Amino acid sequence: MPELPEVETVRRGLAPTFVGGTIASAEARRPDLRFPFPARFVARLTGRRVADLRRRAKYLLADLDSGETLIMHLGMSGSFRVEGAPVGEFYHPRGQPGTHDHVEFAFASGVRVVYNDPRRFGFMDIAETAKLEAHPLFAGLGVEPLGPEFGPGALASVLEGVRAPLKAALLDQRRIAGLGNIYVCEAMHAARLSPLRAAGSLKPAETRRLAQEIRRVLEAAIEAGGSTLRDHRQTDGTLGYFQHAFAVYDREGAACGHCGALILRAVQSGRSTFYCAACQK
DNA sequence: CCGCGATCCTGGGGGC
DNA sequence: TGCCCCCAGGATCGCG
Repeated sequence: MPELPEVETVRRGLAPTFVGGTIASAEARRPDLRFPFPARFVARLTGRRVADLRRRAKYLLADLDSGETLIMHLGMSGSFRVEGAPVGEFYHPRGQPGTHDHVEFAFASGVRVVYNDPRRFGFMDIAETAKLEAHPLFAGLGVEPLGPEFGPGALASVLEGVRAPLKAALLDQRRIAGLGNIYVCEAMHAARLSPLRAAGSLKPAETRRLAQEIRRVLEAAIEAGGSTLRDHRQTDGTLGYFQHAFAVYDREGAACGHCGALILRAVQSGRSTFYCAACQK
């Protein structure tokens, strides 16, 4: 579920609690999510002050004052919610843990942050902050599409010579990191490029268009609080609303807003691709 | 290098 | 109501 815009939305929602906050206690209610929690997970978090909350691709990174970083990935169905934000002297009462509330952080401020993940494709890890870039999760990650280094040149270089379909290349986190099924479909439609095209066949003008539309679509989605299909919530529980702005995703059979032809659904690498065959060339 | 299918999970929706 | 099958925003792995 969460692609870059959803993760960024979550980061912004958590930042006021995390940044500068101290984790008074932490609880993992099961031994694993997708992977086992790292050794001494709770002990390494307890009492730590959070210096910064960053995002890299679809990962959230909480830098701790211990020199370590808490790495969090939401998988397909992970979400965070913030509870008990202090209002004057009154803190919201602590409720019973809900179904799939797997992790909880209690901050010294009295605010609690709960991680919920029905499918448990998400995971958490802790690693040395200074060595994060060498961590196996990050070593092979591609360019950050909202970063300063991303543009037509960077896009051209990661697509050059690639015979795989454009759709597959854009989903490959080793080339561009952070795009998922929704925003790849939306960006290709906005750039009028067929998902079936060989990735390496784009002409310079097409690469420029695609780079521009990737950035534009992601920024618009962040502005809208992400897309809520089922699970995604902002940390205060409100829904994202970028799904109302989808041009093609999950709109099979509807009319293309650009040319009026019917939007098609195809399957590529086992995943749905939504596109307009009439105007995406 | 490449595409594909299976895999890790739970839950929602549609068809019957 | 209920059951069964298919599908889902991610990501990795092994296969041919």
